[in-house]
Amino acid sequence: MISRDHATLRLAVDLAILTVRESALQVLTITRANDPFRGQAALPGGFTRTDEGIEVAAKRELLEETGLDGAGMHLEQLSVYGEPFRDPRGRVVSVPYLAIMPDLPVPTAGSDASTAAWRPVAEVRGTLAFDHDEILDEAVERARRLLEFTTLATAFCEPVFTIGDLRAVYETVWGEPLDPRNFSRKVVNTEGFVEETGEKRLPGVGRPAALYRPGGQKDLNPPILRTR
Amino acid sequence: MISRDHATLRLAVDLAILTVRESALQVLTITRANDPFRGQAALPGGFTRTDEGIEVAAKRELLEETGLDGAGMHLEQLSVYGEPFRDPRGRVVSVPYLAIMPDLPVPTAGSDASTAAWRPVAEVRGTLAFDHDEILDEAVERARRLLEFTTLATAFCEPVFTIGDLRAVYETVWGEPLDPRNFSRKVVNTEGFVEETGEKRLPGVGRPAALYRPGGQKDLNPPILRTR
DNA sequence: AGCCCTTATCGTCCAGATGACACAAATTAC
DNA sequence: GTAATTTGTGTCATCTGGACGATAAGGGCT
Repeated sequence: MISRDHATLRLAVDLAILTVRESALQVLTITRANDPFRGQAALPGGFTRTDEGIEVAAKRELLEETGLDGAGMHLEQLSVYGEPFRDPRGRVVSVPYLAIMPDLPVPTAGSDASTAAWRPVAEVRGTLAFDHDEILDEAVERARRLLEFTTLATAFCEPVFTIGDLRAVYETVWGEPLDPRNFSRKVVNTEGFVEETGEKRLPGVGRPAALYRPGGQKDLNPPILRTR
Repeated sequence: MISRDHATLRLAVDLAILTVRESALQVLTITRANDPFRGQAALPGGFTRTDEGIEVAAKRELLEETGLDGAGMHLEQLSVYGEPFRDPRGRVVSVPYLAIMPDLPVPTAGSDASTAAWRPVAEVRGTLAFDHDEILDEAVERARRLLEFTTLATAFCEPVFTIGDLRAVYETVWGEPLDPRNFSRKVVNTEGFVEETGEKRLPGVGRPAALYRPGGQKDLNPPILRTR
C-alpha cells in the first residue's frame, strides 16, 4: 500500500555567515536581484544540484557568494525550514548553515556577490526575505551556545590573535561584558583552547599582548557558561 | 542568470523513537515490507506529502507507526541526510527526528506498525537499512546531550515517577552509574525540574520513594554534566 | 518481635571552579 | 616624567559537585 501523495520539491541551502566587525556581530546579506522579494535583503543561498550532497552545495554557495574556499571551514547545520508556502515559487525546503569567519574584506568575487555586504545583525533583524529572519535568529542563538561549549570562538579571529581579541568575540556575540582577568585565566588554563606563539602584538595603546593560535581541542570542557 | 540544474527530490521523515525498557536503551524499529532492503530492520518513517510541513509529517508518521498522538510530544530534529545515492530509488533527502517516550506496550495500531518492535540499541546498531545506523547513532548522542542540558529525562518516565526512576534513565542512557544521593540532591534542588506530588510509591523492596511529576522548566541550569 | 536486606534521603567534608577585585607590568600619549 | 590604557598575576570568598557516613522506612525471614 503505497500512497503516491509524495511531495516533490526543491532543496535550498542558505548561509548565515557571521563575523565580528566594528565591535558588532554582523551577517553577510545579499540584495535579491529577482522576484520574489526583489530588492530586499536575504541570506545568500541557492538550490542543491542533481547528485550534489547538501554540505557540498553549502560550500559551493559559500564560494560563489563570498569567493571564499570553505574547505576547512566549520559549517554548522541548523534546523530545516519546510513550511509548505514559505517560498511563493513553490515547494522549497531550506537547509540553513551557520558559518563563522574572521573580519575579512567585504566579499566581491563571484557573480552573485556584487550586492553582498556585511551588516550588523541588530540592524537587519526583522527585514529579511522569506523566513530568513527566523534562520538568522537561530544562527545567532546557535553561535552563542557554541561559544559556551566549543572553542569555535577562534573561528571569529584571525589565524593569530590575542586573548583580548578572543574576549571581544565573546562579549560581542553574547552582548555582555566579561572580566578580562578571569577570562584570561579561564582560556589559558583550558587545555587545548589556545596555543602560545611566543610572539607579542603592540596595540595602539596599552601593554603588548601575547599572541596565540587555536589549540587542537574542539570541545570545551568544562564549558564557559553564561551567567543567566 | 538562473541555472536550471535544480535537483528535485522527495523528502522523507524518519523517526528514532527511544525509550528505556528492561534496563536498556531501546529503539522502535520496523521490518521493511518492500524493496529496497526488504526484510531488514529500519527506522519508521515516510515521505512528506504535498502542502504538509515537515514536523507535521513527522507527527503523522509517528501516529501511523505507533498509534500514538505526538501532539504534546517533544520531537527533536536531527541533522539532514542528503547523500545523493543514499536511497536506491532515487534522490531522497531524510529529515530524522528524535522522539522520546516512556516504556509503553509494544505498539500495534496502524497498518505499517504490524512489524514494529522495541529493540535494544546495542543490538540493532549496525544492522539497519539505508543510513539509519548513522541516524540512530546521532539520535543516541543527542539524547545523551539532552539529558545534560534539559529536563527531557522526564519524557522517558511515566507521568508520575520517583527520583530513582529518573536516575535509572540517566544511568541507562549515559551507560554509567550515578551516586543516588548526589543525584537526588541535584534534581530536587534544581528549580523547575520536578514537582512533588505528595504521594509515595511502595516498591517491591526498600523504603517508599516520593513521587514527582515533571516541573515547568525545560532547560537545565546549571546543567548536569557527565564527567569525561 | 527482632533482625537483615534493600532502597531512599539527609548531612558532612573537601577539592576544584568561579566571581570580585587589588595590584604589578608594559606600552603609548602628552 | 606623568597619565592613561591594556595585559597579566595573585588573592580571597563563595559555590558546586563528588565521595561517602549515617539514618529512615519499607518487606521478608526466622
